[in-house]
Amino acid sequence: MSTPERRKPFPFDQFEPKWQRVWDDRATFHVANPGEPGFDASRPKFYVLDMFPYPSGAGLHVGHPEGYTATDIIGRAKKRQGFNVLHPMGWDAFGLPAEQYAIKTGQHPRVTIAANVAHFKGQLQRIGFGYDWQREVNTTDPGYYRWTQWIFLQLYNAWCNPATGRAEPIETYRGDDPDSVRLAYVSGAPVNWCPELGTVLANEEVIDGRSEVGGHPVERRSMRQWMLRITAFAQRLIDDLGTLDWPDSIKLHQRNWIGRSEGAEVHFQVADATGTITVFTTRPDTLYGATYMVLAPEHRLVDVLVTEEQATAIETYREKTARKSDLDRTELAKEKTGVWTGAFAINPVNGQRIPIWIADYVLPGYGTGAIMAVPAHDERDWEFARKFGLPIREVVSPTPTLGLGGSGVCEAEPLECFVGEGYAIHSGPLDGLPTAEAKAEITRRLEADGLGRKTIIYKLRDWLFSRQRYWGEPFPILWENGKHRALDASELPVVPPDLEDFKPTGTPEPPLSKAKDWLRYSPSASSSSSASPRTKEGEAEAEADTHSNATRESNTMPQWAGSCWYYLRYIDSQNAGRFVGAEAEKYWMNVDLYVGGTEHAVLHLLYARFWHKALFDLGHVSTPEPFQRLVNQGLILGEDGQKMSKSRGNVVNPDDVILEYGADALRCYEMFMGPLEQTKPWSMTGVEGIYRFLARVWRLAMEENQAGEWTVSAAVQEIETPRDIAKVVAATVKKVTEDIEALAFNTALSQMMICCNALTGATVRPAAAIRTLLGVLNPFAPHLTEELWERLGGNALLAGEPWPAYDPALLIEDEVELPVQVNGKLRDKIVVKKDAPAAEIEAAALAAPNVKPHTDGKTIKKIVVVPGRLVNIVAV
RNA sequence: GCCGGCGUGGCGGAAUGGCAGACGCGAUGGACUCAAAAUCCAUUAUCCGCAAGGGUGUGUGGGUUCGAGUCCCACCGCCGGCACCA
Repeated sequence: MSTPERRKPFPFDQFEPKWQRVWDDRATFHVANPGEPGFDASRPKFYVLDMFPYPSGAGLHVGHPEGYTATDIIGRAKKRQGFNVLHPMGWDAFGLPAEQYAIKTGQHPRVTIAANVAHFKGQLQRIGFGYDWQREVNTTDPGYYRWTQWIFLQLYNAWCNPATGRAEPIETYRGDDPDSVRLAYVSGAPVNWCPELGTVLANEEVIDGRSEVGGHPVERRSMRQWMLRITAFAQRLIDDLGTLDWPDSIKLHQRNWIGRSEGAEVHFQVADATGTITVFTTRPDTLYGATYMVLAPEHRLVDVLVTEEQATAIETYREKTARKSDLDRTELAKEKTGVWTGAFAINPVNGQRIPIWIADYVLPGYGTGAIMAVPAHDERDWEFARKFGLPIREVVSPTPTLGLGGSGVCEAEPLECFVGEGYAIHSGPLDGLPTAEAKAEITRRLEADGLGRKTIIYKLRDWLFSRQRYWGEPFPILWENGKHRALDASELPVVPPDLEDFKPTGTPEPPLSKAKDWLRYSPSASSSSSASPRTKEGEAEAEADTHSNATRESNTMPQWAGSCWYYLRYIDSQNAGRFVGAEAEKYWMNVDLYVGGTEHAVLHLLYARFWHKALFDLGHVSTPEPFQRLVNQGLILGEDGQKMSKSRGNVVNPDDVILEYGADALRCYEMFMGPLEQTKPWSMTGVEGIYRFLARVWRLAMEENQAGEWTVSAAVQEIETPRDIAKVVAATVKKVTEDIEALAFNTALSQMMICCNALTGATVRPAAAIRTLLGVLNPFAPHLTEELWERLGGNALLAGEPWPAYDPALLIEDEVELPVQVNGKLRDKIVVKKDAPAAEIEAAALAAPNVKPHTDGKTIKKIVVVPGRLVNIVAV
């Protein structure tokens, strides 16, 4: 049995779809570009951007509408405040999750994505978001990824000139191996291979040795892969964070990820042989304390150095290391392991012979893959030295006096490891110098003697940019005789073959390699729509002959490729001749406000900055950074305070909320829960609270007649607003306007509740006051306010009406109530004229009935009068 | 271990160094109703008190200040991130 339909306190189910249709039909939120009809150059621009969703099969969850409602409120308010507002939406639809969903459902990703996009779009439209749908983008449209491929070509055909620190066309490179400097290049270095996902992954996609998607183990493996030279931009990516209005936590995260370290390279001569080992250290001042060296097991010199006696032990250890996953290798609190190579090096500053070890606590990918070990002043080296009985030599003293006069002779071994800064001891010419000076001095000396130099290194690695999956952008690259070359821009887009079996092969061989016909490149067939002008029939044939052995790159781009530049495509989404029109780009960039989750801190948000900088250097965009202001919405937890998940059964589906309470209630509740950036739990009774508020607003203006029809209430009259109501309304306009600017939507709503409560209490309700309240409530509850606006006689859409103004004079009281404290404790309140002199206020305060008992028999030492705030009497 | 962030009623939360607990939820009482739902009104930090009023109170302990939830120091707890980065 189904329960009878419960009567709705206001007919949101009727008017919400109605207004959504009106906004759609009239393209209310479409905004024109410069040069287009309807463009108003007199208005300032505002570009407000959401992180576009991944159209997964699960549909929207309540986390999406949180950020989306915030930007929608800003966008709607700014539009009414006289801005040209760009507020677009689109679909990030390439990549692993889409492909996995397709595999699960047994349908082609193209089909599932189309269905999911339609589903998502319907859901977003039912929430009433004011997007400019004419600018909708989908990263899997050929008309979109054509330009993703084009940008890849720009990177391929560019290098970062060390002289200028800028990306430049590869033509300006004067060396003899351009392939060694391109921003997009091929590398055979070890990569993160995830057997379960059947693809390699970027460092940013690997967390604790497992894949970010799915949490599968990741191993290291040498494979030929495409890389993007993001490291060339490391310093600028750090420096320019200073110009951005981003949360400190995200800036810090990016800074730590890039991981700049200042120090020195030091060259150690190998004893009894030729060759040097270069180490990186941030503490060159401890060089005299280096008592052994450690190479990463993978270090290429290990084979050269190892002595016959140690060869077996070394080989065994190296094999063991190779078998370890990243997970095992970085495991917590693990005991140090290592093996001596049998070889020695010479400490360049004191000539000491120090043994060379290998150990897996030295990582091949950081610094030079080799360290000088200073056990007295480094925790790891300390631990290692203790375990293997290696000498420990103290060369830094925490206090300046302790070590003074210390000779170069090694003293007794210290009792504990000291990693802090102090004063050099047992360090020859450095003795007595504070750490900072000792660093500078030893570096100067090393440089003078050609034994080393000052160096800055970064943790950031180049971006592993290829994947062995089907559902991604193909590379605009051909292979010929073992060499790669770029396709011409005129041959884009490179459309992937329509594979029946698009599953990963489970081997490093990408699925696209199964498409034999597609792989074989023939220029005439490649460029369907936009064949280059010079390609005539005969020439095409000739070329086909020339390149008969050319094959296409069969890897695809990672899911981050499309999202690296989508904010640019929105600006000019239909442009068939350029990735974004220059004039439009100049007008709309930068993004004024970008709202999204923190999960992309060192993924999308770093990658997009990198691409943008490259495009900026090459003259394709006009600003060095894409996103001026970034705000992270907080996570919404389930009603039980736990993260929402299917297994916990605490997932809230926005569709259900809309069905029962309406879109306006969903929007307002998500904003009323608490500060936007905070993590907060869902509460269904909280939704009901907001729903009741919206019903009260409805009943301010409407009443139900005998027939059960809603008509404008008789209490609503076109009269002049009484002063007390006018005051509340003015205060509400002020607070809501300011709170929207500050993204403090929860307090804006509470002020509107206060305003509504004040109007509910009035027997006669001035129509003008209600209209003003509707005006400021509109961005939050657009359907309800639009409906009431019309019922109260509005002809045009409220969405296009100017933002309400208020008379500041109304907010200035003639008389003010001041709390009176005695020794900081509240005792009474007095009412005084707004601009009463201090003496008068003091007298009134002292005379207040509840003040007297607390001052009697005491000496008044001081009276603090804070005008308009309070009075504090200090009595002892 | 390191780096962030946060600790306020039964709950979500509010508070430019100036009346702690706005607003909402929940709860209690009342009105309306045959009754219920819905709605409206009132109360709602805590202790003493019939009341007026008073004591206590923003994780703990100190400090600065006429005045501290807010600023400073130390500690405790929770959440998030990073983690052998030389």
